[in-house]
Amino acid sequence: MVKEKRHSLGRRKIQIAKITDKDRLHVTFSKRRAGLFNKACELCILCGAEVAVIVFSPAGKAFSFGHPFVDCVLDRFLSQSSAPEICSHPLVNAKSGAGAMSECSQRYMAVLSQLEALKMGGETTLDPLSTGQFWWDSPIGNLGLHELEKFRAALEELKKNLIMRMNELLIGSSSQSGAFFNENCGEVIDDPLAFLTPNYFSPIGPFDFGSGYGPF
Amino acid sequence: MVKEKRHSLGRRKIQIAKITDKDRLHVTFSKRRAGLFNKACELCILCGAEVAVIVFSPAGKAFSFGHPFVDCVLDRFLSQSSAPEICSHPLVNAKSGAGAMSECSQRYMAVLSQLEALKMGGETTLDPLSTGQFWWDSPIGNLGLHELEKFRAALEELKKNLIMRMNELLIGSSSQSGAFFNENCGEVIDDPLAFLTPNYFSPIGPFDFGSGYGPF
DNA sequence: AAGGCTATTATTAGCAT
DNA sequence: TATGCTAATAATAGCCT
Repeated sequence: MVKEKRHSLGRRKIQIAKITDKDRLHVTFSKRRAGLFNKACELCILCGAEVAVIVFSPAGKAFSFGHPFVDCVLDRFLSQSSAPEICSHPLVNAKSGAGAMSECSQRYMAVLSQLEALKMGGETTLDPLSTGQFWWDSPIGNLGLHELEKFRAALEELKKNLIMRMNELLIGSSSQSGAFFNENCGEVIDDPLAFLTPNYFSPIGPFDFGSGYGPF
Repeated sequence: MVKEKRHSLGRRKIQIAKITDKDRLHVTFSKRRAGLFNKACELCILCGAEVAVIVFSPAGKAFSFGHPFVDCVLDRFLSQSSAPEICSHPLVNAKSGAGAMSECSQRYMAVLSQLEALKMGGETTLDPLSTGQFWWDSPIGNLGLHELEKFRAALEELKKNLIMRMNELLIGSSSQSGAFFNENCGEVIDDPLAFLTPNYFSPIGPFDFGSGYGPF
């Protein structure tokens, strides 16, 4: 008895894994990207949130959605990361004052903590989302600190480079006015940028990276 | 004859308009934000896309999702939009901190892979949301240690590809900027500087932005 | 290759806890 | 306050045009 399904028509359940067929991949990408943007849009309207969504297709083509504008949201986000003293949101504190950069760190540590916990064999509930806790609240003390240190060093370096680069950009142009260039809906196919299929890739679940539900 | 329906239970149709009730707003924001991130995640996995999502709650709290990392995607995006002639290539751009970044990414992915493998292989009770309805549940089924190796191999492959790709780019790349497609919630930006204005959105009508699907 | 067309699956609104 | 529940709405996979 093979999985003989008679899904004559209509949607079929699929597994969330890399689509190999190129045609299906393209179709799915287009449809889901539209769906994603629509969701983002609804979130903006319903809750008055500011949202920016950037999507790079496997071929390296960029798509973006933003409200009020992509640049606005990005600017705001990046400002928080590079100029924490300006922000008065608890987020900054929670992020150790490194905003965007530490988000990476957060994820890494959150995942690492889960991994370590699993390795230690306990039925753990370190997941930030399920426990409502976050990595800094989790017992990360008992995980490979040496590994963490190494990673931390790498992060610091990257952060430096990032900030440097941002300053470079900000100075170069009075503002990161990407708007000057954002009008080429042409048929330009950028093959050179065709990124190798990111291939398998790692799982990034529906986690809540940003931070918790503080003052909302 | 009001359409008085007895939607006793279950989802009810709602209008996509600003929610006034604070409680409902909060709940909706949280749930939909999670849903949005999940969609973004699935898009990444299914299509191998790189995605960054930034959400500011009405209170100004930032949440973000990104694959491989928020910073990576933002950097790539900003490079393309603001200084295409300088850094058209995502990996070249990362050259300033290539070492750090790739290490970061690699480490992260490696750890993630282990985590996921353990999650799927072992019967450890670490379900992100307890109600196993997550993409890693069915996709690869109950992946065991056997598959773990496969996964690991895939990661190794990625690493190789990355390095190869970098060399490729550094050596002789046709310096061309990737097509940049910007969709702003259906809003057409006539004035390049428009995004500089505080212009908070208000009306937001039809919202049809998914119309232009470039050459993928 | 971008859009319809369903049958299904996935998401989620309002409540309950 | 955040999560569980349940049914109804929304999204969409595979096809077909």
